[in-house]
Amino acid sequence: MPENETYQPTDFIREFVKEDLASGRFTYVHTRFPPEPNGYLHIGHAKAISISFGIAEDFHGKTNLRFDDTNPLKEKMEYVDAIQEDVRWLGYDWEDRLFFASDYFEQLYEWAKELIKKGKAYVCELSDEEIREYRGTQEFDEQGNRVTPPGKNSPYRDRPIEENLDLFERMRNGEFADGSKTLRAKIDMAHPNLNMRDPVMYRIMHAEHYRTGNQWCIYPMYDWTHGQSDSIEGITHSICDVGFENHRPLYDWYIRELGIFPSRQIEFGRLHLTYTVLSKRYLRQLIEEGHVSGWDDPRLPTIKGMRRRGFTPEAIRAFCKRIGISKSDGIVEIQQLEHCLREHLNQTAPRVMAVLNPLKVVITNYPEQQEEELEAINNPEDPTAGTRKVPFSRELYIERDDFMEEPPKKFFRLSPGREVRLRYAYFVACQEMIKDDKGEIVELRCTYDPATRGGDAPDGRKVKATLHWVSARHAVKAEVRLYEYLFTKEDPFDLKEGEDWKTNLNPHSLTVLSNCYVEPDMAAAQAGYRCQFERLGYFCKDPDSTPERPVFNRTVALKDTWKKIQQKTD
RNA sequence: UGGGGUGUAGACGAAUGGUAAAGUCACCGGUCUUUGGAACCGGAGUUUGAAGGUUCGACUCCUUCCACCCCAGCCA
Repeated sequence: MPENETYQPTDFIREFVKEDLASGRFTYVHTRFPPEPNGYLHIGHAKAISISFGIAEDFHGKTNLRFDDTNPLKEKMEYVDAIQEDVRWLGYDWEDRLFFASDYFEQLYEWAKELIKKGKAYVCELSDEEIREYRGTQEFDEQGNRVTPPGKNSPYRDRPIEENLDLFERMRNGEFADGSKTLRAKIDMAHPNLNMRDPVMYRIMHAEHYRTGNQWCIYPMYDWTHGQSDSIEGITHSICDVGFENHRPLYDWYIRELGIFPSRQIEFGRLHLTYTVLSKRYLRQLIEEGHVSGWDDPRLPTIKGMRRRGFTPEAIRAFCKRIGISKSDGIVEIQQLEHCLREHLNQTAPRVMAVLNPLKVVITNYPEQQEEELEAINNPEDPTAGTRKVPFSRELYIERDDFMEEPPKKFFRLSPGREVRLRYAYFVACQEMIKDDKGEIVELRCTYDPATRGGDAPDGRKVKATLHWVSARHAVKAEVRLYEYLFTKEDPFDLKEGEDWKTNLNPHSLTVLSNCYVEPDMAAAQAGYRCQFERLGYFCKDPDSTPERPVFNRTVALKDTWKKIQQKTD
């Protein structure tokens, strides 16, 4: 990858891979990213993607994209497309290796028959409730605590092989109703790992699959699909989150019984981030209940949302790399993510001046009709970004926060009688404040020093502050959307008795400012354009923009030590 | 309860029996600055979940305990 992610991360998965190569267990490295197309990707997936693609890359191997689409009730082509777009946007390439578990249905069916013939699988007619009962997982002691006695065998467990074969074929042929029968692996009903107590391999579902249509009415379960799919593709290291750790014995069991290529499953701890939720279930709930506008709401940790917010793929990748990989289930502070974002945007985002809460300034000694263009640096971090011309005139807007009638000790900005610099323009001094009936300041009268054009005083005098500004006559009116954390608590599930997690939703997570002014060029910028509004933060043009009314999302604010000082003195 | 996991500063996370236990974020202080940004310099903080044991030497090996997380779908 071309960006400046220079240090080589080392982690236990890479150690395993190294060992496997050294021992000869594998002679190459091939990973996969296996999303189910039933929702959109979020930053947790980005971590998984970064691990699987990253490891393959480190070991000169390949990574497949495979859709794990074994549940026709939940999956859609729309998600397949969106997921591909997101993975690509993140900067990863699976080349021509796009696969679908649903393409393996026939092979899986054949393998199931093999298992039946080996006496390792049987058609069961227990209902779902009965299966649970027989598994022994529904028992409680006198105190109501869960206990887990050994399960007992299904009465259908010892059906003759021929009968199983016949029944299984008829299951496929659609002779039986949904839920009336299953195919189960014959393992051990007393196994301490519940996944090994005769897991269901196939269930009957007369449902249309988004890819196979009505070709099938039996669908394989995840466990009976995943390992074999890995094996078919020659995947060496099947990297997933710890949620699947207790499925590994079953993963291995199926592969061993079938005698097929032995992919190795390795698990890592899933990502948690402060001030947000990171699971499809909760994200969906926020959307369905209207707490956010959709999967691409810029407040969401979805890839779509983050993209709209103005995140760069580089920042997300740098973050994934920096947080490392382990199996502990910690929670990463969101500041870590913000840092990676600022770091990249600082290098790459062109600077622009924009005033979010305008306060009018009239330069009384500047001629009424005069205007001029001043040269501004596009990005002080990147000389190749060049310069631009910014229009200046008698009437300007500055940020309301940059003026205080009675400034506290550490406030360096404008106040009555004080001189400050207007960035790339002139020194100005405040002479007078105009207030309305309510005592609100509506305008400032200032004078400028023509000798300070460009921002330096020939006499060497200094000012303590530099303000951003915009020419009232030239500026373009814009809408700006400010975002704060979605939740008021680091852990949204930090709740009092009986409280719903959504009570921790931050009512101020979105603030819309509709009276903002930006440099004239911003009207023409494309949606998705990222820049820094000087002294404010990084912003990204939203697709809601029209030529008449550009809309900007605040991606992330600049670090603000003044705010910190204020908070401390409060 | 059974099974599977995890515990190293506020957060993430290195250290593979051998120097005062990396690094990043956050925090604190300073330098510099035409962004109170960036950059740069410096600082504080853990004694490695607890208790025992093995060893010249333990985050690392052993024992016991404690805490937390996950699973107990015909979801993935």
